[in-house]
Amino acid sequence: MDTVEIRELRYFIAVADELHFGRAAERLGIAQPPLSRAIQQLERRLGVTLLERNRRGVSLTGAGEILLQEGRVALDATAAAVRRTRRAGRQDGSRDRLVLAVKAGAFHELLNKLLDAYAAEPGAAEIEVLPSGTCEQEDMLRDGRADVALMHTPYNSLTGFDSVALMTEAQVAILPARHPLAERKTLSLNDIADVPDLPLARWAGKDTHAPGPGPEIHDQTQLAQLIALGRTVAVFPESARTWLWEEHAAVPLSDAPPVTTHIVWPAHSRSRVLAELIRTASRL
Amino acid sequence: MDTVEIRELRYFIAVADELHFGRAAERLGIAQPPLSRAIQQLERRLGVTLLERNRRGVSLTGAGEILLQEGRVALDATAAAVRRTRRAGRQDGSRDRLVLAVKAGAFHELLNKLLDAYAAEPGAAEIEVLPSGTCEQEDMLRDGRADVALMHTPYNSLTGFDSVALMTEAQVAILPARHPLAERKTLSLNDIADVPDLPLARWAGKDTHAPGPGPEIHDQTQLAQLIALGRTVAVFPESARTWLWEEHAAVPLSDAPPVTTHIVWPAHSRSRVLAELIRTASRL
DNA sequence: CGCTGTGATACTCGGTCGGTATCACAGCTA
DNA sequence: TAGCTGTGATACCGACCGAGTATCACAGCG
Repeated sequence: MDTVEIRELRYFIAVADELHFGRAAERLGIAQPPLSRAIQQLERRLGVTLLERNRRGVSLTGAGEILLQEGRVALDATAAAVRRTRRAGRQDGSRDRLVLAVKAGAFHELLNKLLDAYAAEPGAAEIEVLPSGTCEQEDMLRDGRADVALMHTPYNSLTGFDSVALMTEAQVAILPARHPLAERKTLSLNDIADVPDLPLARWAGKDTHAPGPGPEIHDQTQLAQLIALGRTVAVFPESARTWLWEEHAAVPLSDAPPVTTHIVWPAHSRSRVLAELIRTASRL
Repeated sequence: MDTVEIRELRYFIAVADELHFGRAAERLGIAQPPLSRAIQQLERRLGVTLLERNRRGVSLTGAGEILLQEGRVALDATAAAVRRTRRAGRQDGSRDRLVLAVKAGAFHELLNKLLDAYAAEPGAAEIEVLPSGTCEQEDMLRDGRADVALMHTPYNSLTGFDSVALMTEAQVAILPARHPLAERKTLSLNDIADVPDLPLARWAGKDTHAPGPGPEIHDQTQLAQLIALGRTVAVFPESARTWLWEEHAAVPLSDAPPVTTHIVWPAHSRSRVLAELIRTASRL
């Protein structure tokens, strides 16, 4: 009577997302009436009205907002429990395995050093490197798809995780080698902000849906190509120089904030394997 | 098929705690057979063996250890979702309310300043101060009994939460005024560690079950009384001077680590009320 | 060799989940 | 204003699942 089942949270979150019972039911793969009843029962159980049913759609009450927020956390936590348990069970007996989430294409050098150094440790576990989309590492840690991640501040937020800073580097502008600005010794963010023929690329993703003029890109190779074609410019940490093409030029940015790379893990983790990886990383 | 219900996690955690189906069932208020079946079904669903049934009790497999750890997190998260939603629903319409967990008896001065300053803010919400046992604040934040807490490092661990440091202070030894050591201008931890007639008190709680010689205490008044009676000595932040009795003496400790007071909240919190309280606190 | 204590199994019953059909109601439109 | 449309709620039913009781299978022990 004083708890709630995951199924109910899943249902509520679907309705809260869609603000429409029919669509939510479809998304959940059930019919609409059972969904209506489940939400009613949830409200009865909590003793709280979660949704305002205005005869034209649905809206969240204050309590509903809270449950949406907190329920998401709970849902992620159970998904993580399931994933990590399955993973631990699969290779029971054999070596441990840790999933390391890394922004696809980034961290080349650091990652190589880290993996080499760790593999040299006695009793090292297997590290599975999982390339992730932009900013997706946070979700992956939260829902158990990954156990540990490499992240960049200030691009990623580290809230809710434990972390150790590994290195800090300045940022550079990466632009087409033939572009006039590529001749400059240094640039400022303003210099590259408003160049008409080089609109800043926008990462496709949930962060900013700001409809800027620049092309929408999904991964780094795509970006590299667009830069090489003289279509856009991008801001990256210095270590991005390792993957530059002939047609690229990197110019230091005088006023871009420095980027710090962190190794990040869920705060409640307690595994020996993870602890050793972190120790190795912080000694690099 | 790829998720798990809270009920199953509750059941598994009970068994993993007790390592005994009968006792676990009793604790859960159900009969033993349904519990056995529920665990079997959970194992089937996860495709993983969680428990090793040796005909004399039960032991956890590696995967079981993981599920115990991660499941606890998930359980806390759903309990928190339920508590916070109920709380938000109760006073719907009236003013918001925030529950602030505070170690019982501590933080007198700071707390007064904070509550006064916050109450003076326009549109201030109601702050319910919830006195908690030693080190219990962390659990309270995790399972939703509280929304925000005041904690002392290094006594409390801040892992998994966001926090802002508010003040740092040195520590003092609090001892009976009539005791010879009370005459000293300063003391070191060694000085008070092995005094035969003043065994260090041990806080009753989960942290250390180390069977020391000192009395086991549950709250601060109890401790104050024991010190006044000349039976024990304790180490406290300087601000503890506010509640000293006539019979107490406070002597600075030269080598005790300084204590920092933080305001701490769950990393995913996003409420306006909380943000304002934090802002007020960090400006004190 | 039986007793004790363990967890698993067999079987039954009741609640609940999910489905289909239908209702009640608001807003629109002809 | 009558009817259509789209919304969520209700009625009813079947199937499954969770919980209970009774019992089994087995190891350890006197």
